[in-house]
Amino acid sequence: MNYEKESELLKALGHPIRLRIVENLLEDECNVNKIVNILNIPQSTVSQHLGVLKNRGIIIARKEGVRICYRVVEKKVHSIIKILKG
Amino acid sequence: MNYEKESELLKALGHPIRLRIVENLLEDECNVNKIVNILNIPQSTVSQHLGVLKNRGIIIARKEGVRICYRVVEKKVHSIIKILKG
DNA sequence: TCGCATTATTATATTATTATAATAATACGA
DNA sequence: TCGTATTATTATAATAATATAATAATGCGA
Repeated sequence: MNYEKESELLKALGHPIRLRIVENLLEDECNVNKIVNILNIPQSTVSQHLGVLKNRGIIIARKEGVRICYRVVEKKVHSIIKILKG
Repeated sequence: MNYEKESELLKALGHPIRLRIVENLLEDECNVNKIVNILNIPQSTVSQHLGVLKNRGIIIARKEGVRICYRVVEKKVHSIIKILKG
């Protein structure tokens, strides 16, 4: 196991807001504003957390006009969330 | 899902040293000094990381004379490590 | 009881994370 | 082109995590 790499993955997921974001994106890829409304937290906060997830390669962005659509691409994430749900 | 609780679990595992400690403990429960020797890092550093894992309920301690033996008790950990190994 | 081996705790400095307000950048419609 | 909606970035302050040296606590054997 690459301990540095894998621990970075867990660390990126290891925040309640990011966990909620990822769970939502797994169900349905969606844009930033939708996430802002669902979680009801400041837009810049959501944007920064999305940045963390993107930097770790957990999600990728796709432009859709004025919106930006995010999607989970890290394969391991789905399994990890499933385990957390028990 | 309890986002606070589950993200704490991931955060506790989200460190290269703690990932190595946990992986070792899953194979074979063992005492602090053994871990110190395997990882080759200062004893106090290992002890502090063990403290983090213990506080999150990931491992528990058992006294064996002068030694203290640690063991993984959090059920989800084994599955998570398995996923990380791919 | 003394010394040693084992482990935990404390103190401290450094670095990283976090939240959020303010601002900037972008693309679209009127 | 102007205004608006959407998103990212920057700045900043507060908090948390980290490494490690120094010290303390504990239990065992001689």
